[in-house]
Amino acid sequence: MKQEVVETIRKTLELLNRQWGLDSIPDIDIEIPKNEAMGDIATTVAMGLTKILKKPPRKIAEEIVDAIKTNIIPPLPVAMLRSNGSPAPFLKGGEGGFDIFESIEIAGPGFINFRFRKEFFHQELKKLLTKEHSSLRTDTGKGMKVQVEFVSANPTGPLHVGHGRGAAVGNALCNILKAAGFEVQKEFYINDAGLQVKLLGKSVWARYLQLLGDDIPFPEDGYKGDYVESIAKEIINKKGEEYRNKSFEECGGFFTTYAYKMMLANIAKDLKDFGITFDKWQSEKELYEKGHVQNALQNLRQKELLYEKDGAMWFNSTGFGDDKDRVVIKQDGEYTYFASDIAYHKDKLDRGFDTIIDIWGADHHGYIPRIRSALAAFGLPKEKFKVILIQMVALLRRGVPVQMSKRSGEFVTLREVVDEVGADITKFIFLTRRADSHLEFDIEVAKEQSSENPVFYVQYAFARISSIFRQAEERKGQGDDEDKRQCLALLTEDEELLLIKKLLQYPMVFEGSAISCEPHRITYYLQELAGMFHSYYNKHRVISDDAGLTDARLCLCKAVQIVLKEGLNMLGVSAPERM
RNA sequence: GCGCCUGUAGCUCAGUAGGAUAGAGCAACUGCCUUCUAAGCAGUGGGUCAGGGGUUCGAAUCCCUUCAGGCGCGCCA
Repeated sequence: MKQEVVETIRKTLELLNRQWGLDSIPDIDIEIPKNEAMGDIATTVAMGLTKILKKPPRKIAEEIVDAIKTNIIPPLPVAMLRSNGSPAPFLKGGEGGFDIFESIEIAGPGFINFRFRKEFFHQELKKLLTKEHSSLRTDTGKGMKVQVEFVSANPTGPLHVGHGRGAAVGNALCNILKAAGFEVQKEFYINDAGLQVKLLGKSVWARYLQLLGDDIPFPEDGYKGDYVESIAKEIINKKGEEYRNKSFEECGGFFTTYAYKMMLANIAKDLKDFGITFDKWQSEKELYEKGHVQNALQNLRQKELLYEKDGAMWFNSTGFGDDKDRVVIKQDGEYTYFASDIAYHKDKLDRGFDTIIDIWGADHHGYIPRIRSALAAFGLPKEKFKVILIQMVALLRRGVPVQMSKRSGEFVTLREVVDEVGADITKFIFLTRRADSHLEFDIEVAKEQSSENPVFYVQYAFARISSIFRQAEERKGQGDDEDKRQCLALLTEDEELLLIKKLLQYPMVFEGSAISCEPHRITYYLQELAGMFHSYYNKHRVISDDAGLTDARLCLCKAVQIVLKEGLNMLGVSAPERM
């Protein structure tokens, strides 16, 4: 739908440019008019040209529309036109050679509004039914390699709902990018080298001794969650009192490794049960072991971007837009967290990704400039690194905030929410907002199978259609799909054309969602589409005595189902046949 | 103090790379189930897009500023 208009405009502009003499033709912006009365699709290209051409926008729009119209008719044979030096007729987009536009009008300050003929909608609907998802996806990525790193929670405790939101967004984004022709790698970065995992190990060690009856103090700022005790108990079961009379220096390695691996396995399971898997789990520790951290710093040193000051090693990040330089090796000789992050992001580049997307909690936003400067130092253009910030989730229960405090160990885990509410609902709700927008998540409301719950609204539309098909089959054996599609011309009700139009808008929504890395656009679209279907369903009967019309309407239902399922798949949410 | 994000209907939020008369859901009110799933539909009301300047054919959107809220500003991770 978009393509036809863009092509028409582009060719027309090329033609007109013989008079205008511009160096290049501007980008052609296409939009769906807010108001149905304004047409099916519109372009603002005339307004955009006012500055360049120094003419009023409506005047330019007139020139464009005149040029389009004079080139529609007469439909001379292509060869004749070409020998004439004129462009081939470009509005015969219909497969039978019909004009695809019903009308082309100028409106407002200089919009050009296009209205398609019914035949065009029927033809496009048929394509959708035949090609299914290949007609819904755009090749935006063209095989570009993109890496998306998300969740990357410290393996020092269970995932909380905030991680869940990041997981849902990251997962959906990856689905979308893959469908949009990107080669995507989903990655989880494991902070298994720092002080935090060591502190976890120490916490488990202390609980272990306490459980065995030793009166030893719990580490300051240690992890106090119940899971720490569970791990300690498990160690007692497996190893008994083997480590009872040893200092943490002696057996800390065991406790630390055991504990974080345990937590990591938990995290992986939580994510799996949430319906999310990763292509790669990258260990920070491994970066050290393979010498990547040392190498990355060496690389910076060769570029003369490191310097020594106050007994520490600094990276000249201000040279790349950071507001202060950052320490990479501390006075005590230890690497900073930033050092391994530099190595990690360099490693991503070395692995050949064209674009790197990091999904972080919004509280890490201050970290962006330094990572950006590190990547810039290694030669990655600014626009190839993108950070998506995930805002906090405010968890509520019947409107009352549920407090989350990792310190006390009394925080609500992703698992608790998923177990109580369900994975589909949780994911969908996480995807109903822009990532960087605050999100209220009311557990009780989410659990209610009510109209307050948008996920049911969308799934219900899908299930309803499935039900219609079950009914249709019971009534009588229908012809095959190809036969039914012959009847599409019978779809002439306003609601039917609106629905088809909405279906044909999906690729634009999808493309926008991929380019902007905003999965929620699909969520909104699905709610709108489901709404239009419910409305149609209530006004018109699909199955009737009119066999042809029934077939046509079944086709329309099928198409709605295809798009609903495609969209839900992108979000990682299931499309149930029954509800 | 500096930086980033946010401020849109009573509530929760969209607003598609500056576009037309700013939208949806919820809440409130009124109707619709002996026919394909009422987890649904139809209808009604609801706005100083936080305030003020500016940029231009045109601003919720871009710039400046004020106010309010959130989050960052370690040789922590």
